[in-house]
Amino acid sequence: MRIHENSSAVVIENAKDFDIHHIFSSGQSVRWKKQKDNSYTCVVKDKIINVSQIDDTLYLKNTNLGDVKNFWVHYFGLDINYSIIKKEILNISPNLSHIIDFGSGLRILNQDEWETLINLILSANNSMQMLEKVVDNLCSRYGDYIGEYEGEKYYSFPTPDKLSSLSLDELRECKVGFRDKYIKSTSRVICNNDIDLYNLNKLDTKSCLDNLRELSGVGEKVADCVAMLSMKKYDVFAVDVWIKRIMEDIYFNNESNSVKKIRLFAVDKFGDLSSFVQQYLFFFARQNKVGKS
DNA sequence: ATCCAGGTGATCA
DNA sequence: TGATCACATGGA
Repeated sequence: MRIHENSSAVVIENAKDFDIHHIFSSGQSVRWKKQKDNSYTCVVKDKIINVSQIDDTLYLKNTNLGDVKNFWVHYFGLDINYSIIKKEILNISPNLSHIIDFGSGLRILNQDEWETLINLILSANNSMQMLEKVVDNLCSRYGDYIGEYEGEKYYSFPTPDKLSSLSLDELRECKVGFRDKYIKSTSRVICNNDIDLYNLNKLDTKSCLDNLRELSGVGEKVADCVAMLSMKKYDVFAVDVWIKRIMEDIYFNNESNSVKKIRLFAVDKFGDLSSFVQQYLFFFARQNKVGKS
């Protein structure tokens, strides 16, 4: 992997096991917006960034060499060797080869804890397209205006302070639905620092998950996803409707099993690779509508 | 019209 | 512990 800068972009060459179309349609984030030219634009923290890809070469626009090396490489998970991860997964379960090939360019991003937490609370019993709209509503109404890029206005994700100051009605107007009270309660707790969200990554996985589950609107699945997507806890295996279906299909001869049992089975089987396996499975299951007619 | 969407919390046995 | 239900909202 080689990084350099030209007149219009920072260029990352030889980015293996990396496909922006896989990554940004994998449900990890609903904030990356696909552009007419097949690039993607997003606000991360308070920066607007645009990414495009040709073969193994990435082009990062509206940034600079220093930020790429200090931040974006890590954000995109480019500091992890996925060819080793894939190999180890296949050693454990060779029958996953077509699943891994299908989502071969997937990576787990390193996203902000707070934004990830609220996104996942909002995802409960919700559709991805609704989630995207709700998050857009929150950002454009209650985030900070960051600037304009290619004719679009971009906003940051609202702070804990901001969200906790909103009334339930104001939240409902953003179409959060019955999750209004979850958002209100959780943002209060984070504001008060009753749970030190930005230091949970320092705890072991179990304590980390236990802390997250204290929060309103955070159950087993949401806690797993937050830990995996923003705290580098990869020995967790989040089971949602898609994962349940495809796991039963692959490992349980299509017999119905409890979410708890599937989760334990996977973590026991895949250990520190659990979250990577989960990403490949989810991507495959959803793209191919596994278990649906 | 009815069901479902990257579930959670409350209630009851 | 384990099963059942309500919960906003909008698309299919």
